[in-house]
Amino acid sequence: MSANSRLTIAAHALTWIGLYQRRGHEVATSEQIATSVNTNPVVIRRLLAELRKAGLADSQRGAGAGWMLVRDLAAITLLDVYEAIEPGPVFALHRATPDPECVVGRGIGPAMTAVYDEVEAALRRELAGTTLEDVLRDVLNAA
Amino acid sequence: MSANSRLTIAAHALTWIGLYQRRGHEVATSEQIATSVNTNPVVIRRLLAELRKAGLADSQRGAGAGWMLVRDLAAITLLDVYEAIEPGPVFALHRATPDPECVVGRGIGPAMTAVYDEVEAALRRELAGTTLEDVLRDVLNAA
DNA sequence: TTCGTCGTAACAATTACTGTTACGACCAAG
DNA sequence: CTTGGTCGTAACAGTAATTGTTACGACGAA
Repeated sequence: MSANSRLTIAAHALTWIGLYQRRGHEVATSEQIATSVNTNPVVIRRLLAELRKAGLADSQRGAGAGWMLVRDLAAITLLDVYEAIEPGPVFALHRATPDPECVVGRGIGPAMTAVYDEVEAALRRELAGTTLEDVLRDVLNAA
Repeated sequence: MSANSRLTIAAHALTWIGLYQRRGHEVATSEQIATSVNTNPVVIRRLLAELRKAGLADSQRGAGAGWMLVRDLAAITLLDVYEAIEPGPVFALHRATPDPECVVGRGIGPAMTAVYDEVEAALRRELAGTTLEDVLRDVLNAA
């Protein structure tokens, strides 16, 4: 499975903005966030643009502009972030339709879908149990 | 996330072999399995080779050869299959090390790792709860 | 008007998976 | 011991997603 760091980067960026705002700043620039994440500012802007669509972040333009949180860190769960940036499910069915002449070919799709639905539900329950406030607390404790 | 059909194909192939063997055949060829899955036989051989390494399947060579199960379908869980074919975790940390000068950069890795470990554990619990016997039962009921 | 920042297009590089061809290795059958 | 069917595996192209990078227009506060 292609390991995906998008959720990590998104959580990192939002947590960084949240901490920065608590220290009295209005907005955080993609440049600042990119320095902490160690990547290119465009990567941050692209990711935050998806989070803005989901109502988790917002941006100002012009001089002295940047990014801010729409909700408090305590009101954002990792499931919110996951749903904002992850397009598809973890597991997929066949690319090409299996042989409809075959019993297994006909029945395997529904059978696996039932399992995958439960897996996704379990994954979502776990992500829903952690807020970015929890993440920030762990971050500050680790430092 | 890049949706992955490998688990689907592997479960399909093993279930097909199991059903074929219950109907009195010794071995199943990659050609037969590929027809049911609707793909190329080499794809099946590659995948079954990984399952053989994990002790789930075995092959014979020569004329009249093919693939067979090592254990009964009831003794193989989807977690066994998942572990045999999935190389890495669902979520990854940063590709490049975050800024060690930054509090968030230092602490975000351990914080997210803790969450991801729980997510993986939940995913594994779900997969462990379904055997290929369960899958075959669903397949036959759907038909 | 200027300058800093976002918005976004465009492109290359990387990685993983899939599909396909090809050919050698192996072994039962005759 | 030859034949033919099957696996084992290398090699390559195509597809797709992610990431990193450059570039430039849009915007707005000063």
